[in-house]
Amino acid sequence: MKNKFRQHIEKTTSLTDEEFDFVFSHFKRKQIDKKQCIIKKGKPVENVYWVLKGLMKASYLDLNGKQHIIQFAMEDWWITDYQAFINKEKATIDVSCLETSEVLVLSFSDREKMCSESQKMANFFRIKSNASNAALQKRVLTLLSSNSEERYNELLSEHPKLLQRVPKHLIASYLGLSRETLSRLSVKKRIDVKI
Amino acid sequence: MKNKFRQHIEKTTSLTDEEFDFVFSHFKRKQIDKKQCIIKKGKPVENVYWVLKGLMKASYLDLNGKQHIIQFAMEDWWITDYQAFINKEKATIDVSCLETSEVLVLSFSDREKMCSESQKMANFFRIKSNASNAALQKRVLTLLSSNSEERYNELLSEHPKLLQRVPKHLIASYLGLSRETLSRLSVKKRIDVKI
DNA sequence: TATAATTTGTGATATAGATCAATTTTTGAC
DNA sequence: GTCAAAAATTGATCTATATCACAAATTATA
Repeated sequence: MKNKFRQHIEKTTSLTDEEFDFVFSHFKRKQIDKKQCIIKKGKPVENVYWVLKGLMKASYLDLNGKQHIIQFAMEDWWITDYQAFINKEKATIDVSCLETSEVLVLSFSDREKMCSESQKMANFFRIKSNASNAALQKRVLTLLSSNSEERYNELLSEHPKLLQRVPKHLIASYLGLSRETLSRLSVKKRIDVKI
Repeated sequence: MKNKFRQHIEKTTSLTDEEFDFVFSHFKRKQIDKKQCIIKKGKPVENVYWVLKGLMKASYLDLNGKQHIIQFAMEDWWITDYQAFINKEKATIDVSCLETSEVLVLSFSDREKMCSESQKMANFFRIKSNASNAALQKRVLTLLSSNSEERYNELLSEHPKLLQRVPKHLIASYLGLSRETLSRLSVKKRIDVKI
């Protein structure tokens, strides 16, 4: 496990054994049951989570009681309510578990401490954040410029695994369309393939 | 001008005079004419820009020739094609000037150099990037959960200046709706206010 | 393994917002 | 100040996708 996490970090920044031990000492390992909530709307957001195993979702419940999916997180992904985490505000979204998961937990203060003591880790998080920015910008663009079928196909080709692991109504919610529309798209896809 | 930029940096990270001079030495000042393009689709993206004065837009032209606005940048904002800038890829979007502008230009290599030599600046860019992430996540959420009127009102209350400086069809494009719909919304607003 | 709960599929209908087309207003260039 | 270009408005349609209602299938649980 330690090794898997090290690989994740070293994809971006190479570390000596001592450096990695220093980094790793800031994390706590945690098991989270299916359906369990690790971030609750209105509560403080102490931590950011790295998913070692399992699947989580970040979601927002709007005034009409409709759920919107901001983000999924599978193995190797980070998840939290960034807005709240960074600004020490109360959560505006929920983060919960879709499959029983194992995560590494990092608190805000430990993260800041790590970044101020380690140039490399400051860079690691900067680069991660930059990448996340690029991805979010792309998502905005997709929401602005693509119709439901295009959005579905994009997700299908970029994260086919996700479509298998996540209930379809949550996928629909992530793509910004109704479950009925998504259902019709996936049926259409199956027929398209047969012909 | 130098002072205005220093204030911008020091909102996030305080610097000594020497530190600031070191930082500032990496930037070049540049004047950009209205309608001029500083990033062109298909071309390399060398720089990130900080707007000292003026107004710029980042936009994407889709396959049907429809323009989508990814970002505006007024005074004090940063702008570039992040995806391309970070990954040294060719631009997928255009960045151009809506008003004659003055910007500070920072190249990728100077930015990396600065970050590796200055812990503080690495932190500055990390924090900026985090904030941008939170904002983008909020925009995604708005696109997922709000109708045209709600999106218009949100922009109106958060960036009233923008509505005055930018042609409405570009605002429409930023919000993901047609110029006709936006026009009807603003008319409605005016009537709503009168009553 | 039975029963409940969750998820998915499908037809009928409604609607927000797009598109089309024409006009008016504003802005910019000479 | 005049003329051309760009932007905004307005009405009449059209359409993609939401919503509603119910049925079928799958998955979890007692």
